[in-house]
Amino acid sequence: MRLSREAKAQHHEEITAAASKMLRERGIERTSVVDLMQAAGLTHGGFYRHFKSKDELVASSAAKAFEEVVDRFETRTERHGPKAALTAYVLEYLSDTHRDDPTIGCMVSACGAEASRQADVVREAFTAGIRKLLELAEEGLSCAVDKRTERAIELGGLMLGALVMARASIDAALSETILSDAKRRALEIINQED
Amino acid sequence: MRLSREAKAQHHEEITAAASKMLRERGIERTSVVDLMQAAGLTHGGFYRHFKSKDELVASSAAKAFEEVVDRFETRTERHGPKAALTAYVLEYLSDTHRDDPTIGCMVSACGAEASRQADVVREAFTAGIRKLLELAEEGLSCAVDKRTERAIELGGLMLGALVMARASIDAALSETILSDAKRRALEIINQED
DNA sequence: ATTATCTATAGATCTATAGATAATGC
DNA sequence: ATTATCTATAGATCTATAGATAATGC
Repeated sequence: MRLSREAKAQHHEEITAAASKMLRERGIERTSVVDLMQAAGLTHGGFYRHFKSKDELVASSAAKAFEEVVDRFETRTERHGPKAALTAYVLEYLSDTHRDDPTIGCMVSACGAEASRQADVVREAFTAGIRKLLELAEEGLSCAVDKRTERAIELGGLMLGALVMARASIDAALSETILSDAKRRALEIINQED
Repeated sequence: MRLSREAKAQHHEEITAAASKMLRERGIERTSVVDLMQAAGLTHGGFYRHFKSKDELVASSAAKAFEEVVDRFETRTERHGPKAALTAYVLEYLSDTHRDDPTIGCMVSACGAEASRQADVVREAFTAGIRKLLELAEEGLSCAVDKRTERAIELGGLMLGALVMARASIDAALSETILSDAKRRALEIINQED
């Protein structure tokens, strides 16, 4: 049943891709190795030839989840410039679609609190992802350079917090108010010049 | 081994109190009935005379966790007024202490993303808690009445998002920057008059 | 008689490993 | 010979229930 290196590499990628989705959908604790491997079309026994432990998987597929989001952001930056890319990211981030389907969205909003209780290797992946996204946000802001870090934290914090509240709220009207008010304010922050 | 109604009521409260701490420390999925009952000084078999299921426990102890926070807030409002109470809440919320010890802190920052994946009864408890805290924040704001809802969402979102990022970040400098920048901006929001 | 708690356990998970199988790659 | 995957399972959980025990409260 041995497969070629190529086939193994492809399986490795499929496992990571499935994990990056499943983690955002179910959270870290509710993602099991058995379910994950089944989603990738494999049996669970083979998992440990690909990853040393579940922690290692979570770390590397969290990194992949961040990478996907960052890639979309950077592609838009190249095409439309940093400000348009940031604006598009905000609109997408605080949309009903992102609230209702986290699978291709922000890893921090889906697993941020869980991540802070995980092994260091997982927290390192989240730290790198957060830092990178804050940097991308900085580039799209209209304010003075020396205020960018602070402003990016304000924007990122608002977006993340609003999305977490909107997802936790079972009341549709409250959830909608949170998203739309946060969206209006987030767009103001991007355009704020002082 | 039967105890009096009083004794049962006290045990009920002790279980809920232990759960409200343990949930914020470990998260929902990693809080087990066995560990919880042990923390309350009881064996796990008796749990189901107090709660129909783990979901019921999570809902009612989440409600208790919110209540504790709300009580502290309201006590300060009575003593020092709504603005001073909100200012104190922000400073406490974005402190190193709250970041490093979630056990008596904000339930949403500890379990918000998990809550959105839980049973409706749990989401209802979170929704009520979020709504109540947003209302309390509104009362402490300096802005015009018709802007309060929007402003409270901005403030609450920023606080929550910044705390989640600060907790996930293993890099102490980044974590500190996030907290202090968010704190500065949050205080500005409270005092903003337009 | 009722019931709050206890001990014990059912049944369903979960992560991780062992050993068999069969194809790759030296 | 090595190794990617498979089947099977160890050992440790977890939620929930069953039945025993003993004190309450009618």
